[in-house]
Amino acid sequence: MSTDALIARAVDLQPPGDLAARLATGTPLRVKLGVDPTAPDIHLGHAVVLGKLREFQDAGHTAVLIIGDWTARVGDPSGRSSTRPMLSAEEIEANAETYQAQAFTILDPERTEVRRNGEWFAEMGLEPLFRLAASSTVNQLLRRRDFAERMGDDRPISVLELLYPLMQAYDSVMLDADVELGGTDQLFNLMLGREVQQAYGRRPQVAMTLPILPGTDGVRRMSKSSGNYIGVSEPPEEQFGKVMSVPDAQMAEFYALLFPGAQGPEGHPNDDKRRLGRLVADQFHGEGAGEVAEAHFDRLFRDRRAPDDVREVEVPPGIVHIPALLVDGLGVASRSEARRMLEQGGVSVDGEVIAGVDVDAAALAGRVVRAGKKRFARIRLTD
RNA sequence: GGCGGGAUGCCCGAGUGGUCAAAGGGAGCGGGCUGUAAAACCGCCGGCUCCGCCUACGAAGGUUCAAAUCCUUCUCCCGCCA
Repeated sequence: MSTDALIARAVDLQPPGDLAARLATGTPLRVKLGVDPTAPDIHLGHAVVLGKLREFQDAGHTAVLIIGDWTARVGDPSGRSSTRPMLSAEEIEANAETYQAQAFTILDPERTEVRRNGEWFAEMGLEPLFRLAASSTVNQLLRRRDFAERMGDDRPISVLELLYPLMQAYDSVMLDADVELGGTDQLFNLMLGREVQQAYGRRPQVAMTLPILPGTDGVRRMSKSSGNYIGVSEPPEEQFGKVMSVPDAQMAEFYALLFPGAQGPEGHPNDDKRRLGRLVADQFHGEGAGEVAEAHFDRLFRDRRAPDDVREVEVPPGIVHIPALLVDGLGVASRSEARRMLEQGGVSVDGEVIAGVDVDAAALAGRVVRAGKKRFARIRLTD
């Protein structure tokens, strides 16, 4: 793969030209990407940078995926306006397991070096910590925008948070990274890695940042906590549906960041979106998953019909209390919520809106009850 | 250690004795529209055996016919100073 291709989409590349020089030597580079297992899923936002790592991998370089099990305990303050809570070791461990598995939907497991920074942080004593702490200054750390803003507003910055960028930088020392990838919000951390590497007598890494993918709302960055993400391990139907809900204006961006090799938006936004939805489903669930997901989508939302794999709910003969049925059988949050749906015409039986609270079970037998847009259940009478 | 500020529904945030299940905004949900895009629209938005009842405004207790609002104690958070 050419140098040009490898630096495609990069927003920052520091120092300029350094990567090309290293590539020219023909020696495989150690390319580092760190992910903190702070949330239980990897989503398309991660996929952008994982995809870049895959490119390096395919070009014969060593992909080093570092699971930040210890940095996750601190919590990256990048872009944060307030201190985030520390996660427990158990939560982190559980997340780390799934992260690795999900990362391999993009990376080639055979050629990936997976490391955890607990390898060196778990046993780290004060002396090495002193050395690390001595490699930078508070003044420098506070120059970072989110810290600077908080200083200005008298909002708290914990000492622990201050430690985070240093820990990430130390990872680069331990891994002897030639290149570190990250989102544009990581520039400071990546650059600090260079300084710290230098303090340890290592050759400073190249810092490469990639654009941040917006979420399904098209506004905020994609993240689990914003609830605007598309997870790589979500069912294909879910992925397709979520892609369809992304604002038109973001299509070009999604194509460019997620499928740089594919044809970009070219026609009606609806068609472009469908194609993107298929690409996503195919990528994570195998060829053909996209078409199935699209058919499912059309059936449900375009044709407003029940999916063919509706689950069954058993109901004894007699009077059926609909709110109870919706809660127990269709997953509606509460009976009050169910009553509201009923009052507002959100409940139907075989497509016919019903409003009654109590209904004879015989009238429901074998039919499909629908609550809202996406909750269905076929009713079966028990004897 | 001293001084001060604050804890309200999923989130932000009004509310200083009754008309408060608690303004407003956001999120969310239902409907309509549609290309489940966006925007605008109508309705809902604590729970329940739902024209009524129950539980709620950090916790516990108290005053009162009546408290998110007053008093007491407690817990937690935050800022400034040391």
